[in-house]
Amino acid sequence: MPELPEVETIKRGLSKIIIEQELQGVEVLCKKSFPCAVAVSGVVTGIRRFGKALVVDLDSGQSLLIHLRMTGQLIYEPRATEVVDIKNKDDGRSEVNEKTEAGGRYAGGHPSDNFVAKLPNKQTRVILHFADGILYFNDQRKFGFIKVLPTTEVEQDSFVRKLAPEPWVMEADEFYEKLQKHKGACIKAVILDQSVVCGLGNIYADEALYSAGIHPERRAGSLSLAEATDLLMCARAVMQASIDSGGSTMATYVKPDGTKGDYLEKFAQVFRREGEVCLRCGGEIEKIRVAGRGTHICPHCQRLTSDVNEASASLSSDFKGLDGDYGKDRRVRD
DNA sequence: CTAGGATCCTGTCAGC
DNA sequence: TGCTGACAGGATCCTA
Repeated sequence: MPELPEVETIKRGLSKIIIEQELQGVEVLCKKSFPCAVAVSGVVTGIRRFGKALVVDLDSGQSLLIHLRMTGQLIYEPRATEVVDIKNKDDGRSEVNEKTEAGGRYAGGHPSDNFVAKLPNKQTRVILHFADGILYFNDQRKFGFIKVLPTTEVEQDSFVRKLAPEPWVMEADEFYEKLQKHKGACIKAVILDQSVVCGLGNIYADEALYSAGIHPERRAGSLSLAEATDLLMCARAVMQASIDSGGSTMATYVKPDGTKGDYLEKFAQVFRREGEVCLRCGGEIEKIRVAGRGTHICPHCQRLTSDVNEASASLSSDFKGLDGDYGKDRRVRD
């Protein structure tokens, strides 16, 4: 869910749809989800991403800072009239359908039936009315929010300010040094800290640690520079693979045959695979609790000792083959 | 200062 | 079937 790859996917999808559209009004159904009592309007000039948060900039000088947290979703529905009109084009193709997915809707975030359900519904917290369509902010647990800020103050926001560089931008030396600052904490807790490295959530933390062959309960300070470097590269690889596959958007949630799918099944090696077979060694994936979070490991490939065993070494080289551009400084953020 | 637990909120699922 | 408790992919606040 709303981890960095999903948010990046939403950014790319929504950019094609709402940039240059006018935001005409906002309906707030849950005040907690939209705590700023100010009028907001204007034409969308751009969408930026800061870690897992999205910023929608308006030509009025206002910006919407959107964080989906655990269960947030953004679902865009074009106005019905527009779909009908455009479908009457000569070639019979819908311009909206070219820009969006599955019948004109574009949805991303926490995968659920809301992607295809009638909207608004009881999980709809905020409705953003655009000139050509409606953007629904749905959020089951109300942890997410949309804040209104002056565009000039976005980077001063307390959340944005604390964010560390993303794995693509961070140098291995810097990452290693940051681990030393939290040397007594579990490595998993440390890489989930957005002020250490930005963008990893529970899924990609588990996947990156597995692909690097590092046990999540290892103390951060016990990792060698080589291990820290490998972990950083694995984090890049699993997140890039997810971005390339579209994260948790409606396209991945609703399969071509119409059945619903879990986007995790496309790439997860350990996450939510407890009891299943490790794709690397054939052992059994286990679920444990680390830093208060459900954590998935292969106890054979991820040892608590700092020995670099053959299993972990060959494991990460497999992932290098998967992506193959570790060395590039691929920035997701513009 | 650090590390880890509690917490916000709603829904789902397993177990009884 | 209905109840209860555990748990859920984030981030922050509080406590030791």
